[in-house]
Amino acid sequence: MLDPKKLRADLDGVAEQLSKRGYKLDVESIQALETQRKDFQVKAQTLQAERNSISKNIGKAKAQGEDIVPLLAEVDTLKEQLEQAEQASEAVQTQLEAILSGVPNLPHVTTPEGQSEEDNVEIKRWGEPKAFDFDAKDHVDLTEARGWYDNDAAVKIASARFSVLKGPLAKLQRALTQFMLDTHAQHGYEEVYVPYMVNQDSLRGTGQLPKFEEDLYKIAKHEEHDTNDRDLYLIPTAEVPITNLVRGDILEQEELPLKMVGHTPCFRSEAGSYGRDTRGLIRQHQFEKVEMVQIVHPEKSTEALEELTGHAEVILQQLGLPYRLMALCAGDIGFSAAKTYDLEVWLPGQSVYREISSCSNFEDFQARRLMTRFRAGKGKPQLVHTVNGSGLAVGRTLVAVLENYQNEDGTVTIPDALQPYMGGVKII
RNA sequence: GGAGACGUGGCCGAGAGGCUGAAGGCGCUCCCCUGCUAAGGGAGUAUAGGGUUUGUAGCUCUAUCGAGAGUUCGAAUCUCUCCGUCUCCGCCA
Repeated sequence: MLDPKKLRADLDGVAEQLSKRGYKLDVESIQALETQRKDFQVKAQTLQAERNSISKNIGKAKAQGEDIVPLLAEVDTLKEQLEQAEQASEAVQTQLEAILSGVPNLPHVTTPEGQSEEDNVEIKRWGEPKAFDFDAKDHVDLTEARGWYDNDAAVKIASARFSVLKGPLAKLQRALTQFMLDTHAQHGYEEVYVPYMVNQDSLRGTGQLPKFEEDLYKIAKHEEHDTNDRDLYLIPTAEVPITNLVRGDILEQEELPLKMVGHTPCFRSEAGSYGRDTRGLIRQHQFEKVEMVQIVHPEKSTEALEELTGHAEVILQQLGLPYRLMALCAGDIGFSAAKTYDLEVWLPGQSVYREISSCSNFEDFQARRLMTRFRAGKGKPQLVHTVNGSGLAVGRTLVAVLENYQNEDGTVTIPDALQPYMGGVKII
């Protein structure tokens, strides 16, 4: 959520910045509602103050055995006005809230201009795509032939866009996860284990709700005996539970930065991507991901994003996977992000760079929704900044390892860094 | 799943319709005192939002005692729903 004060103070400036990401702010509606908000809120609060003061007098008069009937009459005339004013004020604030919660973050000054994916800027490349002296297969051909990947089984037990992995392939995915977690721990991230289902407050905190409900899986409730009025959703990323660990907290400045890493499955409905990436492990309803989250001082978030992105790069480098670093343009960054870097890994099976990590600085956008603040000395609490990124998307890393390390005979060499996690096995 | 107890500020803990944003204690901050240390004395110590304002200063108003709704002129206190914690029994990885 944007700062409502900033919005009031410089509505046109905010609209201007939002237009860079292709978002048209409804300036007229906001202005009109804001005027009403002020009127109604002031009126309601004034009436409340009057009511409170008369009520206090009733108390006093009663204690002294005086006649309270005139006071009761007085407050009675107030009552209706007050109720009306309160309702009006609440209604306007609800409307404003609804608009504001749907407004995306402002792009950071260093976020490149542009409208779509086409305008993203390549920052650097690492590693040379290997030249194969045979026809490189994609990960599906590579693993199906060995009986390690079974799409039909996944469809049978669940549906399309799920997968069943077996044997060395299943183990390789686990090895990748362990390797990533251990590596991030060395960089000072505390490993956390978190729920895979979260409530609406958590999803609002990180910005998935109210706008992107259709991307999420909602848990159906048992009509008969579920009196619980909380709706739970499967997490689309560990960002949600991990970042929400600090929701509502006031941290001490000395505690910052808070660095956490967690591994979870992620669940996405992939609504609106029906025809896309239907083959293999690239786009699944359920996939594994290791996520890094940093809660930082507002002056440190820019460098924290660089650092965290670097931590994601380390994984790719240690695995020897060629990749490129992209700065997403204003039109392509996510709703809550001010700046985003994507890491794209080279996939020989398709001869393309594919997104394998997305690292973003949300500045105070999530913090404001989360009410996560810190206190410097005796000062007032101020909002933290949040930064997070995948380190990495495990399923896609699995694809990348398979395709980049394949041999002509259909075997796959295990990268050196992973061998300890594979029990010393060098080739599968 | 059954039975019972409970949820108050950073923490402990009073309060059981009005004078309570909330006693008291602990902790913390500042000051005084005391060769050092320990002890003692004094003051302060929630958050959010609004109005005013160049201002995140000051002043002022509103809201908040697990959450939400209700009763009432007035709710931490009464009612309802939900969430959570603890104890006992049952079940269970």
